[in-house]
Amino acid sequence: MRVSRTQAAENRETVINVASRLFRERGFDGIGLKDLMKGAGLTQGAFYKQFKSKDDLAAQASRRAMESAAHKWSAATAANPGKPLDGVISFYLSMDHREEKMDGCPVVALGSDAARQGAEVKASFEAGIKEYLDMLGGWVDEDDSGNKAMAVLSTMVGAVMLSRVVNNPDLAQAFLGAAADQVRETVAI
Amino acid sequence: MRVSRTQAAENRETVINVASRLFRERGFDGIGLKDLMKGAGLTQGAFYKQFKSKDDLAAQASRRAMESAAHKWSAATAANPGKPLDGVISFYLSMDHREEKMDGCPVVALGSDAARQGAEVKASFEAGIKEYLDMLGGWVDEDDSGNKAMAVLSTMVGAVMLSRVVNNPDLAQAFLGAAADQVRETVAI
DNA sequence: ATTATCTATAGATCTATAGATAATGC
DNA sequence: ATTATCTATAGATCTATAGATAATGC
Repeated sequence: MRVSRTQAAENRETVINVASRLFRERGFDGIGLKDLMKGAGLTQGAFYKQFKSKDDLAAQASRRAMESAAHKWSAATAANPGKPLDGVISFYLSMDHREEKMDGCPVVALGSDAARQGAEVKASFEAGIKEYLDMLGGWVDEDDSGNKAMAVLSTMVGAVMLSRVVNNPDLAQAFLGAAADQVRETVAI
Repeated sequence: MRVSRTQAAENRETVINVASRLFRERGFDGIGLKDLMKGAGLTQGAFYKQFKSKDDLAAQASRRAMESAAHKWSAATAANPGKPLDGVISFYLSMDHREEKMDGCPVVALGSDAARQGAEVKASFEAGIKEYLDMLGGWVDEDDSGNKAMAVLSTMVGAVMLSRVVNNPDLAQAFLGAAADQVRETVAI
């Protein structure tokens, strides 16, 4: 039953990866440890040798989710070297992103939940948000790039959030489109 | 034990009002029917004569929360007749709002949760969001007021959301301030 | 000898229902 | 007679722990 240290470390990573997706899809309270561990091919009993508590996993999974999201941003940039922001806009402010909670931006998928969590979870989000801001700040050609980056990120996060809480797909699309226009204007100024 | 019809109707309203606050504070999954009913001065057994299910209450409470939030916007406008948006900005994009989940904007407090709920909850949010947009559209002096209103609302929602998921109060304040500047620019154009 | 994982379970909590009670409304 | 609320409970689920097992690591 016991596995090697490297296998145990791999198992831990798998649990964190699975949790980073399932939490985004169902919320921190929307999935139990039993199903989380099953998603990683393990049983619930193995959980507490790897993590201190469910809150502990929430912090680890949030960090992992934000790292994965930031990585997606830089990948989108690399695909569009001249206009880095366009690559990000085209996937972030899309209907696909609206429908893909599990792999989408953690701030949108879990922001309301994260606001009720402890400092560790928030620290994970804060670290990821700073990565977002660093990238955005580099793409804004202006002196006030820090504030512009924050405004742009707010617009993007808010638009996807709003697109998800309305039923009407046309309204959802309108939020994404209006945000894209706004962001392009802000960055190009 | 039985109460009059008007008393029963009042009780129902109280439950909805209490739920609209407690859901915002703790999330739909973060509070049980027992505690919700206790907050209204009733016991859990009385719940199912008033509501079909917890999801049903979630839809009613979401509608009530959005109505209350829209009312707050128009009250803030009335206090600042010349510049309606300034009144809204000064409370919406404030640190007080960041810290007041229970009475704050439902989109920020419950948006991530609402995205996982059924069509009834989303319909409640959609109705409230349209009220927001109607007000904002009236304050934008431009032809493209519909799109501008959506961009402004996205920025405001996103900024408060982001301000809540970071630990650092200075960063939180910076998001709110950057959003306020952005919104003022967009509306004044 | 240590330990990662397993099965099993404690104890709390959750939604929803059942049946009793006592006041309303006809 | 009807019914809004109460107490009580069913049945499921949740987090966390206990003890057994079997493989690793010294």
